[in-house]
Amino acid sequence: MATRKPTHPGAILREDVLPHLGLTVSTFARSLGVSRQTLHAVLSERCGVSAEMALRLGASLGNGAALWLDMQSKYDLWQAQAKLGEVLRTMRRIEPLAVA
Amino acid sequence: MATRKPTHPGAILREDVLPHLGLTVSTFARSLGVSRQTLHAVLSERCGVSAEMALRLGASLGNGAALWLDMQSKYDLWQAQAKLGEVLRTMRRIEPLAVA
DNA sequence: CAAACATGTAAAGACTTCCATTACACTTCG
DNA sequence: CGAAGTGTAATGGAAGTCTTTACATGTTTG
Repeated sequence: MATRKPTHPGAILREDVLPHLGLTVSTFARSLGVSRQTLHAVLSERCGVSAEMALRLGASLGNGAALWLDMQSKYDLWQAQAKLGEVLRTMRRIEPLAVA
Repeated sequence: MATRKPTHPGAILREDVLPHLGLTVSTFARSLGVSRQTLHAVLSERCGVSAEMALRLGASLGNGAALWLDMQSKYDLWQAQAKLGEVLRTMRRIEPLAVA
């Protein structure tokens, strides 16, 4: 609820993964089977990690696709919450049907 | 890995949530603040649950947005895996740098 | 130096997804 | 009958993911 802004998956790739693996953007893009620009868009946080991209990352890095897509989901939720803002706070909770 | 096709979030809403709460599609749509057709698209599994929609569902049903978005993510991953298919199986794993 | 390679960016176009609005046909219920 | 709900379709807008082509810059190396 009061969590801070989640990290974009691209930041992890850019700051941790690529340096530690000694990979260039170009070679990594080739390895993933996407264009250099597409990967760059993720690294620069201009695009999110799609389901397909998550699968490619998981297959290439060997740590599972869900990890990357879940990071993206948390990021998206945070962004959407900031956008909806008051709308959400105004929404009324639907009452469960009285059981008895 | 060998899991079966995940359930679309719309199916849960359609088959469990709406009946148990005694809600009509129209009133639920009003409660969520979206059009009747937009909700219907989710219920009929023609649209996925977006981050915004997940927030609306969570706020309205009181069970958290992540639940719905995670369901959608699993569904999307499964679909994407079916689509990429051979591409993924052909991808080579990137070797971690030798530490020593 | 010159060639090769990597980078950051931009623009254009294809394609898809999510959403609203309008509209029509059908059913159900008071 | 009239009101309300449902399923469906069409149209249009906004946004996101991706490819290609392209240009300027920087770095490495033969």
